[in-house]
Amino acid sequence: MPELPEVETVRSGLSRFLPGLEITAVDYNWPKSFPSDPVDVKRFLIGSKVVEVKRRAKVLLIVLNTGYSLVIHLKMTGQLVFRGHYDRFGAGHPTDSLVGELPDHSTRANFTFKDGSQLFFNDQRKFGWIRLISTAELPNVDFIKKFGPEPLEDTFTWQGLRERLRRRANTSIKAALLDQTVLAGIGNIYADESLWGARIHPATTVKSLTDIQIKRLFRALQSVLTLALAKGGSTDRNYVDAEGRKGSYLSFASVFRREGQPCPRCKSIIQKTKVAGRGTHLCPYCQKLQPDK
DNA sequence: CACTTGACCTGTCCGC
DNA sequence: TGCGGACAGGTCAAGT
Repeated sequence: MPELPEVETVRSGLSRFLPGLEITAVDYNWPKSFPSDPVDVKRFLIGSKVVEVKRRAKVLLIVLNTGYSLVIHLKMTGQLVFRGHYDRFGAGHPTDSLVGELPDHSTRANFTFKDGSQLFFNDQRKFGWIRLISTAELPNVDFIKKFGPEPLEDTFTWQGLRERLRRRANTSIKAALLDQTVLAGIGNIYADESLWGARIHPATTVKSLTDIQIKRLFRALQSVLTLALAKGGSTDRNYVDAEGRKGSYLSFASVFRREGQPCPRCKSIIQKTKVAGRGTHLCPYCQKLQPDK
């Protein structure tokens, strides 16, 4: 579930706490979550300090002062929760934290810092991962190189979206939006919400979209992602921010997880179907399926 | 190459 | 109450 707004919320939280902290211990109990090949990551990390925390698409980058970065993908159920001297950071221990005592049964890795604070990587379903990669090599790493543009950057335009979509002309617009090489950071929640905003049926073939529809989709993507960022992302089950708190976007969602409820625009009943192999929410009146072009 | 499907996992929910 | 199966959704490998 962590998509662009969730990962960005975690990033901004971590960037308040981590820079300057020195790693004194590293533990992990699920090797696939933290592949230690080709280096002994524990030995490699101890003594290094955090410089900054960045994000690209749904990937977090914790840049260290050793020339290496911790590259983290939360996949569906990953969490990164910081526990430490909240008074020093002026945060106060959140009373609305979803997460209890740490580590818990879903903790796959944790990092201890010199001042006693800790960063926990929790991941119920074990799909997420942490890798140690040379910071200078990051731009050349295959999966990072292939990411499409960041939808909230100023340089991204509706014509840019149209150009990126050309590579997936014969698939559904929903599958294209979920393709990280087309556009970075969109997942199931914001794909459904944006397509509702643009009044486009998710199964519409990309090549049959008009320029007007692509413009509407571009604006919908930006407004949906911006609102989601402002609300700290979406918490359906697992997602929490760096302090263990939920995001509240879903109470503003128009269609996602709202099957059986009235469409906010036309009051038709929201339906749930399957498109591109994913659960898909739509309004059958606002989002009529148009014939292929 | 373009596109779709299945696998990776665990926890929850639904029907019998 | 127990149990099997479907489902949840990000990504990649494998298949068409």
